[in-house]
Amino acid sequence: MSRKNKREHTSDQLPKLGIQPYLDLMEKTALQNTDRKLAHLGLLMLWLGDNAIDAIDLNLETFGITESKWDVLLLLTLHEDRELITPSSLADRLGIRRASVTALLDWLEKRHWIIREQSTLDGRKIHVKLTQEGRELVARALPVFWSACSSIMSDLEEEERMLLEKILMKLNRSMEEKLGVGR
Amino acid sequence: MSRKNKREHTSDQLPKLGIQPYLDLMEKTALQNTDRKLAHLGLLMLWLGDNAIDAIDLNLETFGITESKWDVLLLLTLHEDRELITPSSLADRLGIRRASVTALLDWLEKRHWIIREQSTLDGRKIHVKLTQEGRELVARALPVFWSACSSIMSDLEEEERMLLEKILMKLNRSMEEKLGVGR
DNA sequence: GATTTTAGTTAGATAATCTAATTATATACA
DNA sequence: TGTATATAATTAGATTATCTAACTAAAATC
Repeated sequence: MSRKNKREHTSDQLPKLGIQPYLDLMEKTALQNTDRKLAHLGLLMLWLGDNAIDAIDLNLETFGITESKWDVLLLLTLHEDRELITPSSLADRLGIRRASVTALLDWLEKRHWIIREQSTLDGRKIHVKLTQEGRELVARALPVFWSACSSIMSDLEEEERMLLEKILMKLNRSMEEKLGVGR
Repeated sequence: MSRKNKREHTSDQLPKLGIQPYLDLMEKTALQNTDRKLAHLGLLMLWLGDNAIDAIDLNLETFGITESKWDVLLLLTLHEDRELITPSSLADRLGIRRASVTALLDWLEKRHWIIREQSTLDGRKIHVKLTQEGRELVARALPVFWSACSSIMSDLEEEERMLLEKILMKLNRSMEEKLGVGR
């Protein structure tokens, strides 16, 4: 009767450990000058980020698009009528190579959500634009996207939200500086 | 002299918009019942999560491994000597298919960081274990991993840390429930 | 006008995932 | 005891998202 682990002969599921074993491991293996509290927070942030991305992906799936494609569509939407959008500028902003953008655009163009137009001023450049169909897709996806964003964060008390907002904005700023990226 | 946008003829970089245009777009396109404040937080969390993952990946690169492989190695480390680890149980815990685990394990085995041993009790099952070399790799990577985790979160005041810890743990719990996953 | 730079694409590779089919073993049932 | 079913792992073949290196065309430099 002293058996705690019923699973032993019935299934090989790994038990959920929770965070404690991670913290124990950290205690044993982190450098002396690593701040444990901060590392703990960073680990949580990593997990949470993973989960947040999964949750959003799940919602975008409904529209047959992935996060990468959504990023492109969002950039096109936000910069539409403001500046000329080229594959290079997308690559730059997305932090990926031009060749990778070519692949994304091929995919989006095949589905008639974007078009490429050669620049008349500079024959090397391509203007990337949303089509009407593309605009409609974005219009359908946006409400779902926002609601998915908000559902990640539900369950927070009013006070927690205010604090979190301040902290997240600060973190985001410092992280962008470190990585040299930005939105 | 009234030109504000010097870029116009010199480069096609997309300007960094910051968060405001996103919030404006949200105002126009979110459903009525979507809580704007929460969606704003969710968006920040998404960005931050992306950046956090990039930062960690950058550090793991030094060791020639990616996040997926690191996840496997960490699970093997934490469950070593506690329970039998099979490809199935890894798939289950990682939230991916058994076939995907086979591919990850093939890669790790080729580099002699893990071995596969057939179970004597149940011929269908495989025990996955770290090799000595694998354990050494993990031992080298762990200090870097923790310090990367902590560096994501540096710049926070003492008070902010305490608040954030509480909030992140709560969010993580509720998110895991929603997605039905866990560590 | 020749050289260099820039923009975009192509070709070919790797990584991480998937589904469906296959193989071997174990379990259930009749 | 056999046959049918279920489970574990792998294989085969595909897709997506990346990359680097090489290439083409156009523009800029000198």
